[in-house]
Amino acid sequence: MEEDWGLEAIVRGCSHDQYTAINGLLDFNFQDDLFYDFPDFQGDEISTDNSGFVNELDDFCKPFYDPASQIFVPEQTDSPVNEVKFEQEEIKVVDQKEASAVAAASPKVATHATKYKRKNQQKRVVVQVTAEGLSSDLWAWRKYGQKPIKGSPYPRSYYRCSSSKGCLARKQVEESCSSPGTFIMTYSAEHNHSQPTRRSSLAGTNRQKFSALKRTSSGESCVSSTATPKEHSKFSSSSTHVEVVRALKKIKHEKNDTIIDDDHEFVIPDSILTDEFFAGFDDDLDGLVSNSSF
DNA sequence: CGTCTTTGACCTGCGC
DNA sequence: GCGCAGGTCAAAGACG
Ligand SMILES: [Zn+2]
Repeated sequence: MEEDWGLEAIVRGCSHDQYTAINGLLDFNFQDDLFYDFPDFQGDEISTDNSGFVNELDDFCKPFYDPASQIFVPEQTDSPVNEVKFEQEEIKVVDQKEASAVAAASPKVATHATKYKRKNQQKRVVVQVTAEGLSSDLWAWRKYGQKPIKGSPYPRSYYRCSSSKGCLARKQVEESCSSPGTFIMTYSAEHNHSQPTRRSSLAGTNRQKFSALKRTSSGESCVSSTATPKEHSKFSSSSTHVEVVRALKKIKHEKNDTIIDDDHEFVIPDSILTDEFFAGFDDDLDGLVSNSSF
């Protein structure tokens, strides 16, 4: 079943890889499991109706949601990726615009403070975004780990919120193996503080370090053809979000010539690289980006 | 000097 | 009980 990699195949591929885990997460008992760690929500916010949370999330997203601009939302009816399930549970697959909304709203899911709690016990919001969706996440994240994932050529990066010490918000970023340039962001826990607290320091944000030096590493079996896992695209999950924005800006400058990445692994549609697009995060990131030396 | 990424080791849950 | 795989920690080094 490695043929016909159309849009459906993308979904199929994802379901084969990442989404198997996601589907596994759907097997829990919503009330028992979600609220087990989150007594705050046992009250009025969501009662026994587990659609409460999703509806709330939808409300958050609605103002930002623009169906016309969806880049990737699995719609296949006979696909193993059943978005009805996603609707029913706390896991949603959304486009990058929703992603920023989700990120801004911070998913109403939480994990326990206990050190190692995972698998079925973690409640997450899964967001599928493109590079700009990635960079539109204005929270300050600090990377604390990266692991190669079985079945995917791309590593998964683990971020936690660096704005507030006690903030439990975390996210995982993983490039979709079947559609390079698309990232799967998995949010868990919510921020316990208010928004974009501008990053206090940029120190240590723009680096490459070992990435090009060490390990040709874990080329795995993600059937697909693209991208050997070394430092795939400029927007690889091992880049900081600031770096992503920088790269986008740089490409914007160069787009008179070509916007094709050196590694020809990720191409930004010209329509995306508009001033309007960059204006979106100019407020918060321009200072970080343009004041930095390229 | 403070913050960040990188990276290997460690811990834990889960399936067999 | 064992081994695998995912998730986290913490030391080291880089950057502004
Ligand atoms: Zn936070």
